[in-house]
Amino acid sequence: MSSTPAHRVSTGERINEHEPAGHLQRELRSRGIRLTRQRRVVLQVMESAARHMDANEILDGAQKIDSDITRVTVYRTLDLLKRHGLIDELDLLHLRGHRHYYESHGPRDHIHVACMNCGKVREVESPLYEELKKQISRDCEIEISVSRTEIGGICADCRKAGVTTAPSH
Amino acid sequence: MSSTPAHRVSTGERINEHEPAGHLQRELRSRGIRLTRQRRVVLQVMESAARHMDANEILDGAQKIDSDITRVTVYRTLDLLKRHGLIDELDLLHLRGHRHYYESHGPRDHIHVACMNCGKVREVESPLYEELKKQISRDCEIEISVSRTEIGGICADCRKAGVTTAPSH
DNA sequence: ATAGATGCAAATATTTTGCCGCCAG
DNA sequence: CTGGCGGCAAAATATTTGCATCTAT
Repeated sequence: MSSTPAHRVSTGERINEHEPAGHLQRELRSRGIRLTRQRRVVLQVMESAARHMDANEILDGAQKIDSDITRVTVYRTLDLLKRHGLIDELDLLHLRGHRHYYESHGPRDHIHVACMNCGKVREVESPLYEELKKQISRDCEIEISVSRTEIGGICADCRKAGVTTAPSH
Repeated sequence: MSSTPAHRVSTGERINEHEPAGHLQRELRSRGIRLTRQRRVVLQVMESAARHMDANEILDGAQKIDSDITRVTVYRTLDLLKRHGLIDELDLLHLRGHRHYYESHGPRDHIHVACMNCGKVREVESPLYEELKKQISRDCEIEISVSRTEIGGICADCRKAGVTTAPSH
């Protein structure tokens, strides 16, 4: 119908364009939280990530920079960031098993739109989404602090290639 | 502002009012899938659930009916239902750890609104949500087959009781 | 009859914890 | 200096798989 999308779309393999580098580190410092060598590395890995990473991928990335870093530290750092509300934990519709994916969340909330065939994930902002949350907040009398929307389907490219949405038996 | 909510709200401890009993069983039969004694029990447990259950709770419920049923069968049945798109796998914002919750999904899509303090989960339908999905489908050129929205916050009751949304250090 | 299910046991995967020595502030 | 942090090993949880046997159709 209309030719201009009513919302902004940020596409591709998840470039973290929203936040200035070092955002997480600055946040932690401002809260008086100790910045260890290991934490700095983990934060750096997450901030420079080209796509959503799970704990294992974050560990790999961190060890490439500093091979001493252990899995436990990664989990503890993720937990710290979660407790401070600096990152979100996604499961991206369990497209690739049951791991969790992490992303440092910027000021603006976005929807994750994933192709269930090729795995591409787009991040989408929409005024409609903001309106929806307002409506829910009003009608349910809830003070919203987290929201997560994940949408899955088959993207145009995969449809062209003949992929259907039928269940895999 | 307005006094009448623009959407329907189903409240409480998740009574599965949407679907006729035996819905899952009928679906499987219509697809020519073998209905074993164990599967029937698992389906029954899920359909009569008063709230979202994780795999372990489903197992417990099933074993109360037929003590032979094993955990493996539960997982395999859940997997079967997932592959056929008959149930959704939720994590409810990881409010209670990392387990997954399952619900047989009816014809209508709904949003899960959870209080992060008392754990109550409401299921909400909204035309606005349907519109949002249409818009995304259009703008991202994606054929949507799954969608999941989970919203967390503090409900009116808990706010009255003085609960805030501050991070737990 | 037979493709497909289940049970059992064991393998994987993921996340958490206790304890102690170490380092950022 | 010192309380929080990281490393190690092990525990706790959660989910999946190989294989022999059984059963719904």
